[in-house]
Amino acid sequence: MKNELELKLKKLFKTKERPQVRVILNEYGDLASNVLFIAAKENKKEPKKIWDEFKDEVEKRLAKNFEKIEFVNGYLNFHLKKDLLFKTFKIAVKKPKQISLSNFGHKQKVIVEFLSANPTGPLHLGNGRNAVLGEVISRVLKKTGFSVFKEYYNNNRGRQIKILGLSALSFLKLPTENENELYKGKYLEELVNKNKGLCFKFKDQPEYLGYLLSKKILEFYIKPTLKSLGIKFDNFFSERSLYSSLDKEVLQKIKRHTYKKDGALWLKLETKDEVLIKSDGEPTYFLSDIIYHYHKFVKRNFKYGINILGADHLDHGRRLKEALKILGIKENKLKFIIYQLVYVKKFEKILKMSKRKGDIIFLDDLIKEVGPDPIKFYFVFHPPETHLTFDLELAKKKTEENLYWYVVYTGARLESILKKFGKISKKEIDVKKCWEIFKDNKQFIEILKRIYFWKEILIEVAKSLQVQILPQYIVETCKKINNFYESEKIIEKDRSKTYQKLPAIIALVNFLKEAFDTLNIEFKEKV
RNA sequence: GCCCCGGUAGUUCAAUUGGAAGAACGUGUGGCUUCGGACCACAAGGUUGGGGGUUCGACUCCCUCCCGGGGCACCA
Repeated sequence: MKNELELKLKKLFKTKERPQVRVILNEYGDLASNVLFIAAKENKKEPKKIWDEFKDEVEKRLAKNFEKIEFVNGYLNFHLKKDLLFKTFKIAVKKPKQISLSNFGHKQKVIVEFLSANPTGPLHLGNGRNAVLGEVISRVLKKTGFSVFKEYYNNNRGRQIKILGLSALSFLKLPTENENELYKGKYLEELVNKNKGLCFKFKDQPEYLGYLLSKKILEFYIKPTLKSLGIKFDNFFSERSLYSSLDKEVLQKIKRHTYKKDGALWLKLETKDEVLIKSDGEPTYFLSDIIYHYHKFVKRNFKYGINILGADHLDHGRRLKEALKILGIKENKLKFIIYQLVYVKKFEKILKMSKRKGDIIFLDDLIKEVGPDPIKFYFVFHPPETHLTFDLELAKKKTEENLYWYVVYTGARLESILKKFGKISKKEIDVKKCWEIFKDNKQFIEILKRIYFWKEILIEVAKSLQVQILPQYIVETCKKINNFYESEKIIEKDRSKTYQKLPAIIALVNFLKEAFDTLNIEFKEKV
């Protein structure tokens, strides 16, 4: 709707610049456009004059979808026709999945790479933000018509992996190196005790031992946590697998941009040169990442890639793009969502995650304490680029203050009406009758508009990758739903009258289920 | 020192990327013989960190300064 309207307005007003249409849903109207400002500028005329000239033509052309088009303060405000909302209502009752679906993505292949945590220990809080963002963005892209592939890049080689091996050996009191960099912690003790044989067998190959142990960590620590978050990857991509032949192919292609210095192979870049192969002959992570992305875009033909990265990887990401340019991979193929650090607030104390100090908060512990859903909700609620403070006590509260709870409660109380009524046979639902009852109910219409525009909101998120728009929109809609709930009594003494009103409740419940599904949180029938 | 992110109502944050400053919580007032009151309605609350610039229009872009956080490895 938005897209089409923008194009129609551009054509009607003959503007060079593409006008903008925004969903506003406020006292001004449902949609608003700046087309008159643009036309005014391009033709050096007052917006009002232009509107007077074009008014009749525009109204005629757009009469199908809008009952009113208004000129206010230079803006053009559009009011949706009610017929459209009746259609939305029917869909919400009968085919709720369609509330979200659109073909914005044209089935283009997108790879969303996220989490990609080093398999050297359990997931911590920061990883959680990454995982949640990646999952939600994937769901949005799927619903807006992209063909989405979710991938975890498994860094199963290199220095960290060697240190993992060495750390294991040190637990067994075997001679090691790099003493002060070794991993510690209960999980490691557990891991070593369970795999003693393995450790002794490969005590002379710490890197390989680390690799074997990293497999166990992925299997027995990381994957279970992902399962409890309801996140499933399509693939775990092994960094090791890049080094069979692809590495030579890529190195050959970028050869002209490399040079040798101090025994290492460097890649020349605009901002800062990077080492590809260390003087000890080992490839760096940077080289791996170049090969990996070459594989994504050239070998596997993904049209777009989205990577969810912690803020500390920002520079790395930028240089990766530079390197990919050398390989002929266009910059706009790869997008990053960069997120900032996560803090935890417990009562008045703010705990800062710091690996060095050892106050790591494991994701599992947090899930155990507050449950997976509040975490998922709050991690998408805040824009990625802000420092997020997760309020532990708030997430557990059962009051309005806790927006997660408020939203879930809204669904539960609607559901309770359906429960109270008992069995509902789908065939007998009369949407039309219900529409007649509520079509002049202001609150109900407002909610339907929000359901109508849900699709557009998803497209907006797919375009901008600003996931926080979703929970905000859901909270606002829940507010309206509760308002409606309070003002309309659904269950009446006369059962047949109640029956006529039920489709309205079914539509709202279905919408919430669809919205929650997008955020990967559960619709609860009881709180 | 260089680079990145943030600074908006008492608080936590939005503002669909240059378009009408908005939510939620908290506060104040009003509403319960309750389809779940664990709720709802209304109201007050703003010089968008400071200053300058570009623009019909700036929280948004440019310059500069201040405050908070993060990053600057032959680590990943």
